[in-house]
Parts: sequence; structure tokens; C-alpha cells
Amino acid sequence: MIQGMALEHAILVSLLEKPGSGYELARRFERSIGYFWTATHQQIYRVLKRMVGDGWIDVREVAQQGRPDKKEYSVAGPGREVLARWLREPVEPEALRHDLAVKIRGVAFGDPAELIDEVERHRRVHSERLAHYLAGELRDFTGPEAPPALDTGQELQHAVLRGGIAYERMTLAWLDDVLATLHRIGAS
Amino acid sequence: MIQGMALEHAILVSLLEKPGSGYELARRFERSIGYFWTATHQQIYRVLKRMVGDGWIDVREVAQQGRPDKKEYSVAGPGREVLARWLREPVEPEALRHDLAVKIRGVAFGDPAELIDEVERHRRVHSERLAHYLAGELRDFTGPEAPPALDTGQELQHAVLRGGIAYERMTLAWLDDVLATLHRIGAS
DNA sequence: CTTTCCTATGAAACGAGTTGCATAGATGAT
DNA sequence: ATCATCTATGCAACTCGTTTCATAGGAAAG
Repeated sequence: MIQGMALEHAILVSLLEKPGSGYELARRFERSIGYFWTATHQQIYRVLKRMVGDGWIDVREVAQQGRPDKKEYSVAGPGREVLARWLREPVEPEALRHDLAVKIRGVAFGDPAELIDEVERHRRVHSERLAHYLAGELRDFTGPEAPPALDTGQELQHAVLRGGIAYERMTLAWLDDVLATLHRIGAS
Repeated sequence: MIQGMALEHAILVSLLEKPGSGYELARRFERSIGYFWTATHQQIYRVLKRMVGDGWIDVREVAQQGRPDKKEYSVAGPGREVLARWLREPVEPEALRHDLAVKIRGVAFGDPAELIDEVERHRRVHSERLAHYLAGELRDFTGPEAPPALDTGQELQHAVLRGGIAYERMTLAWLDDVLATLHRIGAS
């Protein structure tokens, strides 16, 4: 097989960058890592349990003050090996999954005007994502608060973030193109 | 719920554009529709069966010469209604799923040089997809063989295709950016 | 003290997608 | 005849992801 189980690998990368609890991982998946991979806490807890069972990661109970105890996970030797092996294997180039594209084609059998609100809603979401990414870039990589010299991990994180920024800009331009097309059709 | 079951809707759109068999649908999902939604024949046959059971589509046996008989599916009244209702509902803005992005971040714990081949492989795949999309655009929309005036459905299909083209161009530029970053790191 | 919110964890059921296997009609090549 | 290939359909098992529900500690506000 050429791929599969990327969530495990994303968790391994995240725990190597910094050990943490399932709750903290879920938070990280809402931010940086989640730009390219989403996961709910239910999924994360389930996978963490399996990874501990397989010896990929270690757990340790951590008492906290002012909040409930947590379980902190960190990568064990076998986990490092699994990740290293996966990094050497090819992965399938990603495929797009656009509900909106299906809708756009389908609206030929409905009312084009009705789709305009929906496209504009998507435009707002992508606009917010872009602003969020740009703020993160300024904070972590290009702003005055950012470290003057980046290490390897930071360089790569920045490259990934630039991908997210390019994706959102491209998507915004395309949605504008779609809106112009819908208006042209509606006006005719 | 805000989404779910987009395959059914993609099939309804495709069958409205032109009735066809499960086999033909699988072929279409390798081309135009599949640019934004993939599906295997197993999945398609399973869903078609359910949709017939729910009265969304009709079947009719068609004898062919030179090849096995086929079942031709076409959209029934209830199917049209289901699609019309879905078109009026909001769908969740898509989320990215990039194994490669996970790998890029992970390679900070491995060998950056090893990732270069993989990124170049992805670059070739996206380059081929772009060429394929551009050929389709020329054939169906902008070339001398294309219809001089486009109807609503064709205008929208073209807008969706332009999205695919923009996505591939953006991805190629990003992969070049990643390669440059990997070389810079490897050289230091 | 009750409610609300945030932290923190997890089970169970369901739905969607993937992979492997199997069958069969028809054409064309060796 | 046999093999390879393309058309055409489908089942079964499995994995992955989503949704719903449930529990519980602690903080802050009323």
C-alpha cells in the first residue's frame, strides 16, 4: 500500500515537536497542524490509546493545579522508527474534495441566484482563514517578535504555512471568478 | 447537519447532465467530476443501488452489441427534489488533507535530502494534472473545436475547471518553494 | 449553592471510503 | 484453445472519520 494512517504520523510529529496531552493535541489540530489535517478529540484519544498499546508512545500522569490531571504523551523509540519509515515511503498526492464544486455544476439544474449567498459565505470563511494564517506568519516568522534566525524545523513549518497562505489566496481569487460567472449568467 | 453524502449529489448532477451506467459514472469520476470528487466503482454501484431503492433514480436494462449489457440510470422526480433541497442548504467549506505537509514538518526529525525525491514526484503528478486540465479546457471551452457560445451548464463547468487549473498552478509554485527551502537547508 | 464555562477524558454507534475478491460477456492477438 | 484486455457488475471485510452521549475536576459569576 502507498499510504494510510496519516493521523498517527501527524500525532508523532506533533509530539516530537513537543510532548502533550490528548486535549492539547486536539488544540494543536485546531491550529497549525490542523491547517492541513483535522482531527476531533474523540479520534485523537482513540488513536493515542492504540499507539500506547503498540509501544509507539509513552504516557505519564501529570497532576495540575487549578485544573484536572492530564496524561502527557511522548514519542518512544518504536514511534520514532515508525515515523522514520513512513517518511521514506511515498504518499499518494492529495485529491480535492469540494462540495462547492459539485454544487456549482449542479446549479445548472436549479437557480444560479441562490448559489451566490453560499459562495459569498465560503469567501468570507476563506478570507478569515487567510487573515489567521497571515497573523501567524507575522507572529512566528516574519514579524519583529519572530526569532531572527530560523532553525530547520521552523523553516519547514514556515514553508508549510506559505502553502496554506497560497491556497487561501488562490481560493479567494477563484471564488471571485465564480461569483463573476454567476452574475454574468444571472444577468443574461 | 450541515453536510454529508456528497457522493449521492455528485451522481445526481452527473446523471442529470447525462444518464448512464455505473461503469460510465466511474469513468466520469476519473475525469471531469473526479477533479473535485473521487469515487471507486464499488462505491458507485453500492450508492446507485441504494438510490434506486429510495426512488431517487430509475434503472433500465440496455442491451449492447459488442459488449456486455448495461444498466442505465436516470434521475427520477424525488432525486431532483433531493438535489434541489441540497443546493439550498449550506455546505461546510472544505478542509485540506495533505500527507505531504505532515511529512515536510516531520522531516525536521529525519533527513531533509530524502524528501526531495518525494516532493519532485508530487511535482510531476501535479504537472501532469495541469496539462490534462489545460487540454480539456482547450477541447471543451477555449479551442477551435469548442462551441462558440456556451450555455449555463457549460459556463459553470468551465468555472469549476478554472478552479482546478488555478489549484494545480498554485500547488506547483508551492512545491517549487518547498524544494528551494529543502535545498537551502541541505546546503547549510 | 446553582449555573456556566473551560479543562480533560472516553465509549458507542454510525456513516463513508478503501481494499480485496469474484464473476461474466466480448474482442483481439498468439 | 488460451491469454490479455476492456466492458460491466457486485459482495464482504476492514479502516477511518463523524456524531452522539457521558463523566468529572475546577474556576468564576450570580
